Formats: sequence, structure tokens, C-alpha cells
Amino acid sequence: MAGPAAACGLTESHPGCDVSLTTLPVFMRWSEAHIPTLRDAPADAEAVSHKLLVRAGFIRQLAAGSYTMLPLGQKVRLKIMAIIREEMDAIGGQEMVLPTLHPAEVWKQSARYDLMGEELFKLKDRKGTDLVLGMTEEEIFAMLATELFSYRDLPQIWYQMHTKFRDEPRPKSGLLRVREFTMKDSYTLDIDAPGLDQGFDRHHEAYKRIFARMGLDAVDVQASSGAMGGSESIEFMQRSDAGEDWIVTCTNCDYRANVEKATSALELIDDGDTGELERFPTPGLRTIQALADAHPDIADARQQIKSLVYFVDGEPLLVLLRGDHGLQEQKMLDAVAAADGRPAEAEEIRELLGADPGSLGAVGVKNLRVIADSALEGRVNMTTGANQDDWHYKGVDVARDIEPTRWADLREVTTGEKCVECNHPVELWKGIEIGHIFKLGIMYSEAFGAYVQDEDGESHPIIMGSYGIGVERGIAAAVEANHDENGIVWPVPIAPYEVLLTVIRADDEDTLARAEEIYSGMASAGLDVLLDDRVERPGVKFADAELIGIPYRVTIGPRGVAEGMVELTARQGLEKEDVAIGDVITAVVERVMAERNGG
RNA sequence: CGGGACGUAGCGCAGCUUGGCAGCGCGCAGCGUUCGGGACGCUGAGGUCGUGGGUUCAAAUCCCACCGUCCCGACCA
Repeated sequence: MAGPAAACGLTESHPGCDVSLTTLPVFMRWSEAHIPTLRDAPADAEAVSHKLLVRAGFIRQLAAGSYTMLPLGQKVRLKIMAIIREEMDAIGGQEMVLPTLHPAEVWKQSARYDLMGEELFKLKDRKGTDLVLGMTEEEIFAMLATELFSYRDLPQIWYQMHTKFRDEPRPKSGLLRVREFTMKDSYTLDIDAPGLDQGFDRHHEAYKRIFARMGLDAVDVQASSGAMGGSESIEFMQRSDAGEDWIVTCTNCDYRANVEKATSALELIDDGDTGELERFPTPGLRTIQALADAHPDIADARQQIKSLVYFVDGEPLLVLLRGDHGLQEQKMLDAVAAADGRPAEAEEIRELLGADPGSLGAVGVKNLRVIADSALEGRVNMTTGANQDDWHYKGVDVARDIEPTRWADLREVTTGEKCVECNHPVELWKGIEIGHIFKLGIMYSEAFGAYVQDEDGESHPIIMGSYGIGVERGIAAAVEANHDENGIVWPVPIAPYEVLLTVIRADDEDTLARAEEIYSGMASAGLDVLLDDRVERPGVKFADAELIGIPYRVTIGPRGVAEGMVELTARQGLEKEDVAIGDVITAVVERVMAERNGG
């Protein structure tokens, strides 16, 4: 069929090619029985975005955590990448492409070969050489940075967008947690801390613009740097029940942080005067609650010291918290600069402390490291296990009777607690991490010898920052945030197409000819337009259009054409209006242009 | 890695308890009637029943092992 040549990039090699739904290799309709499942999809089980993206023909799963981007999905992906590229270039970023396949040697040099554990894909080539598939590329960029010698070469912002690999223990939720995905990773190189701050702030602002343009309302929150190392990091979280992170935000001020980092204000507790340390029998009382119930006068949960035994990086650690507080494991790991931690087994605990969980405590413990939560500081008349089954101590004066190796903020914030900055209540919500920016410092520069000389000829390690955006995760987050019971509702800037021409009676020559004229005019006007010239019943085409979620739909049918009219429908809200054929291109251009840059 | 579920046609599933011709719906192909909100009739194509082993005259069905996928947990920049 004769199509508008300008519309199809393949036209020269495919003279008959037309851009239309029928040219998509995969375009599927689903049985009626299938649709209710889609509509009833529980928000907290399998991610809605996954169902929608599969059913609307954007992605296909190859294996757990591996996805094909079908033509529609690839269109969205490329639009997101274009937005990222524009904003990165705008802050002075220079795009390059580094290998994904790395010699293991490189990762051993930064110590991350072991630090990253099993999440790092490791393989061997035919000669037996150990190789790694990159999960992020601080190492390779640091190696490149060894080619810089002078402060005059700085600052630099380098970036790339390509595939990263992670051997996730459990890929899930469609595109939200995968083993292979596209990441925009960028790196700043600076001579000093103020330079790093500037590069970091530029990324912070650029990321806000990127996510706003993607139609997301991502929230920037304080975050733990985890195994990446570094001094400070900010995550960009899209609120969604499909997310896996919990975020704490103040209901009054602008305090916001990942629970892995967040803290809160606590009410002061008056313990009275310090008393005598005394053992007392507590037969059968093995939980905080049981002890509190049995001895409400001295062992309210807030008067107890909770003692947990962990192994962090293989070493035992006794962790102390207030009885009613929960441990935030990432905080514990950050506090002792460990990569990896797990609760100790009952036998291990007995061997270390001589008692079973339920009767543990830190009084008199000298044989292992003790880390205590700051909420215990200055407390007296506390109750805790005596490291002998069925015995506890009361009258514990934390300062007098316990010698923590270290104090740290370890407890997990919960709903209803007060903001650490303004004392108003905080709330918790789930979010999808779509971006993360880190102030790394000099660890990679030192590992790879990336030094530059300053004005005085003195040599300094380059200070690095690193910054990541997960492209496919951004697609999923956008769908989580923009859908209704009929399907996806793409924001214009990342929609696979901006306008869809739905031809009713595409087997009618006059109608189709008129539709192709409109198509051609829209393409010339710079619109990203798709023509649905399938010979299908109207209901089918409308339902598909809504499932796919192209922002504007122009319905062209014999009835309207006879009167010189077409129907313009916005996907958002599905409001329809009749427009004269002569005006439709202008009408759509106006609407699309107003939304194209997002925000 | 622990717990749970599942694996039968392109998709969604039934059949398995009680072994005996491999089925249904949708989709797909052809013809016809339809056509502004998921039409219908007739005809037809399409399956190593996840893989391997075992029991049996006979296995989709019973037993064992393995593989894969999903969910919960653990884990996770």
C-alpha cells in the first residue's frame, strides 16, 4: 500500500513500507477472558506496569530478568534516552561507550570483585581468563582518567548509556528488577571537594529535569551509599506500591530520606536516678513482649535493651537497640563499613554468649564487638538479658555497665514518629528507585592511579562522583504512575507515538486516502504519528488504542469524512471533540507542542 | 538460599484425585455476512503434555531426579 515515504526510516530499502500498526512485527489482541484479569490486577502483587507493557506489546520476557524491547518499547526507550542525553549534554556531559565485558583483574584492583559478591556476573573465556560483566563502571572510567595529568583538564563529566548486568538473586516485577538493563551512568572528575559538590549539584538538577520531562514526580531523598562507598548520596524515588524501598517524608518540612538512612526525633524518657545492677530470674520469658507483660514496672519495651547477634563480613557483632525499636540492617552495615551481614544462627549465638536468643545482653561482654543505637545513650534502669537462659539484668546503666565499641544510628524509623528537623509526624511510603547519585571521593582514583597536579605542582587523586539512571526501570515507573483501567496513558515526551490515527473502515478507499493525507500532513508538521490501518472493527481498534496509550487519537471514519469532520480524543480522560479535517493537524500540533517538553 | 505455587497448541486454561482416543476459550488461515466501542456462520491448520529416568500391558495422569517461571522471605548501587 502506498504510504507517506517520509514517515518510514526504512523506505529506501523497503519501498513498500508503511508506518502502520500492520507493519509492527508483534501487535497482539487479547481474549475477552483476559481483560478482567488485567483490570482486577492487585496493586501489590505482580506489577501492573509489567502486565500492561506485555499486553500492549511493548516487551516480551525471555527469561527471569531478561526482556525483549518490542518496537513500541524501543520507541519509548529511545525517547527516554534522548531526554537523558539532552540534559546530560546540557550540564557539559560528554558521551562515550565503554566495554561491558571486563577483565576480572580490573575489579580485583578496586576490591569490588569480592565486595560485590554474587551479584557480579563472572565468566571465563576460552583461555580460562576470568572476566566480568559490568554492573556499573567506576573502574573503567577511573582507568580512563589516568590519562589526565593536570588540574587544567578538570572538571570532566563523562557518561554513557548501555547495558549493565546484575546477577539478581530474585528478578521480579517485570522491568523493575532485572538482570540486564540499560543504564545511563555518568562520572564527574574534579580536583577538589567544591568541584565535586558542583558536579553533584548539576546532576541533581539535571535529574530533576529528566524525571519531570518523563512525566514522573520523582522525589529526591537522602540515601545510603551502600557498597558503592562515598560520602553522600541522593536517590530519586517514584512513589508506587510496586516499589521496593521505603521512604520517610515529613508531613510538614522537606525532610525526606530512604529508611536505610532516615532518622527521627524521639521523646525523652525519664528513667529516674541510676540504680543497682541486679540479676533476676525470668523463667520462660524469651521475648520483649513477654518480659514487658510479666514485669510492667521495670520492663516496658522502652526500658528494655534488645540484643541481636549478626555476622557482618564474617565477623560476629552484638547489636543493641531499645526494646521497641527495629534494626535497620543497612544502617548497621554502613556503621561498620561492611558489605554483607546476616543474623547469627541459634547455635552460633550460644557459642558466643552462652545463652539462647531471648536471654541475651551486652553487660560484661568483652569477646565481641558491640554496637549500640544512639537511642540508648544516657539511659539508666534498663532491663536486658543476662546471657544465661531465663535470667535478666535490671537496673542497667548503659554508660556504667556496657562498653559499646561504637555508637550509631541503627533503628528503623516507623510511621507516627516525629521529624528529626521539625518535630512534626513523618509518613512512610514505598518507592521505585529510578536514579541514584553518589559523591564517591578518591577510592577509585587511588585504586587505579588517577592523579593530577594542582597549580603548585602537587599531585592529588581525582575526586569522583558517579550517577545512575535505570532506563527500563524508568519506563516501568512511568507506566506505574500513568495508567487507568483501560491501559497505559503515556505522557507526550516519552510516548511511543504522539498521535494515533484510527481509521474506521480502513477497507474504504476514500476514508483510507483521507487518513493517509492527514498522516502525511502530521508527519510533515513534525508529529510522531502512527496510522492504524488495520481492517478491524472499531471496538477492537479503540480498545487497542487505549491499551497502548498514545496521548492523542484522531478517529477517521466514513461518517465523519462525509461531513468533513474527524474526532480528536485525548488518552488522558478520554474526552472527545469533533474537529474539522482542515483543522486537525493544527489542533494536534498545538496540544502536542504544549506538552512535548514535559514538566 | 528457605517457604509456596505452577509448567498441557501462539495466549489463557481444563484434564491428573480414580492410568486407557489430548480437550476448551481466545487468537491464527480460507470463504461469506457484518462494521463509529472488543460481531457472527461455515471450513481448517496448529501440541516432543518442561526434561530425563522409573513403575505398568498401557503414563499428561503414579514415583524419583533435574530444569524453568511466578509469588513470599532472605538478599540487593
